[in-house]
Amino acid sequence: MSCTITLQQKGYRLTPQRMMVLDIIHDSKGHISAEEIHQRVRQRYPFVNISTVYRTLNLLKKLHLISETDMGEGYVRYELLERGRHHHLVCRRCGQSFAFEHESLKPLQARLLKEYGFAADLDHFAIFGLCQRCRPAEGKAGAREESQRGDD
Amino acid sequence: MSCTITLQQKGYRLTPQRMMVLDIIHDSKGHISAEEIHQRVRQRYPFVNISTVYRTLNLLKKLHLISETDMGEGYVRYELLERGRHHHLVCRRCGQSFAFEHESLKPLQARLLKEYGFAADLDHFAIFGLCQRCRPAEGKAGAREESQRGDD
DNA sequence: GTTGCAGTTGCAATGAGTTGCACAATAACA
DNA sequence: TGTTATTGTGCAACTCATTGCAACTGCAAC
Ligand SMILES: [Mn+2]
Ligand SMILES: [Mn+2]
Ligand SMILES: [Zn+2]
Ligand SMILES: [Zn+2]
Repeated sequence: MSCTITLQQKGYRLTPQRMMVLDIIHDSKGHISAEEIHQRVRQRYPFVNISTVYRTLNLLKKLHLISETDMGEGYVRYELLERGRHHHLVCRRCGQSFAFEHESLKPLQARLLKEYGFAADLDHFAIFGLCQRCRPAEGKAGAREESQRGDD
Repeated sequence: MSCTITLQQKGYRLTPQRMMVLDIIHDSKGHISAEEIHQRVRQRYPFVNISTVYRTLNLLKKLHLISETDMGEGYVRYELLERGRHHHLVCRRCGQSFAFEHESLKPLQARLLKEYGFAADLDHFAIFGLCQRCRPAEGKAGAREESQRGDD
């Protein structure tokens, strides 16, 4: 896989721990949490520490091989970037998540570059808001009554 | 101030703790951290707990009276929303932050609404990337050598 | 080979933020 | 006013993630 090559080319060691983390991210279909990665790594080799998993994830993130995204669950999720650029819309009411193409962010990216000379890292966004179904409901409700999830 | 009225109108109590937190956010000029708020609250009344500060901030956030933003410092910062909508570009290399007008995000907001029926909460974004000055530097460097901040 | 050294790991401690729970404060109602 | 229901707070325990440090690894120079 291309990640391992990139890692070595940049002068980082391809340790067993890093290989295991990479394998598991590759095998996982969608977004995966650090805890899930750690558990699967430990099935193969039980002595790998969670801090090593986090350090590996931070390294892969720095190299833009994976994305780190807060989907509003209280912990972050990771995903391979080589699997096509896309982003997500997360409904703050029902919690559902909808993917959308990177295409929709390209005009913004171009504008930030042109107006401010800023090259934005638009790897994998999670944009919060109200989905089509929840939008009418929220407008009506007096915000206090009938709150779906146990907030505040 | 309008925040206190909103709070009461929505049926929330205007407790001394909440008033102190609101006061401090109003008095602070830019973005402020929970820890800073807590310290200033304690100068007035030393028995307020940090969890009450966090709970108040989460409430104000839910009501869209303040924004909560990760500016890449390892903790989040809060800012009054009534002080004009804007966002920030944060350079991942030099750490500098540049404000930009909400105007630049409006086309995206419109597009998400039109294409996906999704009403995005674009309260106060921090978009990471490379600023004008750092952009040339990053392209050249082999990523490993001469890394400014003590990463990985 | 063995010495030197940068890179990496495990472990324990720490930091930021949240949560369960008992109690306090306030509102609602008689 | 007294009684009860609701909301909010303090505290301690907890979760997710990061960090300092000592020990270990792989590699190159001597
Ligand atoms: Mn995704
Ligand atoms: Mn701001
Ligand atoms: Zn929804
Ligand atoms: Zn910069």
